[in-house]
Amino acid sequence: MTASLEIAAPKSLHKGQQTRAAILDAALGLASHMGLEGLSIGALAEVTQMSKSGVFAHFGSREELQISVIREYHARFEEEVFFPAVREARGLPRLRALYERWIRRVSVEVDSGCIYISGAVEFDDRPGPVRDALASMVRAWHAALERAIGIAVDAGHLRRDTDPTQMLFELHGLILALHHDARFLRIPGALDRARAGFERTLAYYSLPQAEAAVAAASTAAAAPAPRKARR
Amino acid sequence: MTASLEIAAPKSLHKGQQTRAAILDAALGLASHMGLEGLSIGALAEVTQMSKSGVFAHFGSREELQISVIREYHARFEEEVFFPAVREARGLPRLRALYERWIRRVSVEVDSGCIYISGAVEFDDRPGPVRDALASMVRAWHAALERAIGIAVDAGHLRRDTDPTQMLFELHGLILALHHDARFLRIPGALDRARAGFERTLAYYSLPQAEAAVAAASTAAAAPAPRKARR
DNA sequence: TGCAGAATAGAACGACCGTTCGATTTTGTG
DNA sequence: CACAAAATCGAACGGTCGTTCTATTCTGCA
Repeated sequence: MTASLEIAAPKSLHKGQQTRAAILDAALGLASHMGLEGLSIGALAEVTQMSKSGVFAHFGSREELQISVIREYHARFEEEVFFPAVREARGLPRLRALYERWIRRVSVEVDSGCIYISGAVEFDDRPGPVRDALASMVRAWHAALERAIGIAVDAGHLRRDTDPTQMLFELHGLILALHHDARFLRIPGALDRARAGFERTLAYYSLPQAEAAVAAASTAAAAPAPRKARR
Repeated sequence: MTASLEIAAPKSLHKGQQTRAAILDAALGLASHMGLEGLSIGALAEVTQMSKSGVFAHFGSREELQISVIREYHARFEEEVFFPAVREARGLPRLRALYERWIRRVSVEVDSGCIYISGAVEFDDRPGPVRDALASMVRAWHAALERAIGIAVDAGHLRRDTDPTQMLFELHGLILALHHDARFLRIPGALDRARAGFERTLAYYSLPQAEAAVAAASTAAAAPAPRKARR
């Protein structure tokens, strides 16, 4: 009762900043379930045990609240996925760490449907500052990943002719498929499918170049060509 | 002015069914832009130049309207993607046709963000009949694709040890990445990326089994192993 | 042609939304 | 301790939503 065994909110934060952080935390949980569009100030007030106007005052508009949520999500994403992974050795180990942490974040974490993913769908057709904020952060994350792929190529861990943008496209697809199957269809094995897809993609992009070219040519012809041994 | 050069609505349909179809058509366009949750009866009334209650009477509830939209979307999807493609020769040609029509549907078609994709995100966390309808139709489509992959394996167009479910997972990922990059990020080359990803996936799954195993092993070890020529 | 029944309109409802504003409480500090 | 400033509340507003009900118009068939 006497000693300060509180949650230890930094002394330097004034009351306002503290509650703002608490609201934002609740907002993140709410938005990851209902989407950024489903996030309402009324519901947020109920969760935080405050009045609507009390909540509102911290952000000035719903739009600003949404953007704040996006920024907060981005910060946590960096903290959980990017920063730890980028400490791994350059090349394949780092790429592996990035991907593994990414899929864990998307699937395992209880609270969180990925706001990047749901936001992308919600703001498909809705220009404005919210969409801009979302897009810029998604782009930043993709750029970071693409850089990691490029480094792996330079390090000789992947085929020289690897197109990092293309490989990123494919890895991102695996993440999206994981999110879809695990969260919407509730398919249990989705996480392992995402891992297997990663390994398979990696296998291809580290194939000796000659063999890969042959393989590509064999399908590009679109011909059945059933059971001929090749080369 | 005299001759009946109308849009030629089938005579057998009573007036009610005709307007219902017109409403549904407008609803589909609206839902593909705003999402199933963004679909409002008021907006629909405005587009169709009817009263809210007039629109409402045709469906009885918003939920029923949403389900009707899903069913209509499913029917069109079958008509545009599935039925034409399934007439192609069994195996690889059919699989190619299915995939090509799928990506065209997702990206090129002006009106339509894919309701399967946006709906999956919107109803992640929202149990009920709408989600059930959506999920059952997505599952049906995926099952059809998986069947097509299985046939391609049996026909000897793909490696014998191909796991159709896994391959479907990966192809679906490419579609989702296409939707994301083209519709949200507005990246121009996304369609070609999806095609390239398809070819690359096909290339892998039609690789002679021995080489594929070697390639998989070479990455599974997670070792750098930079420039060794490999068997 | 007339008439039952279907189709549509119009107004009203309660609920929730984001937002505004003035009053009140709480906070940090001189 | 006092007092200015910051934080929070409570009530109200205009708006949109899905839905209901009653009245009116239209349609197709005897």
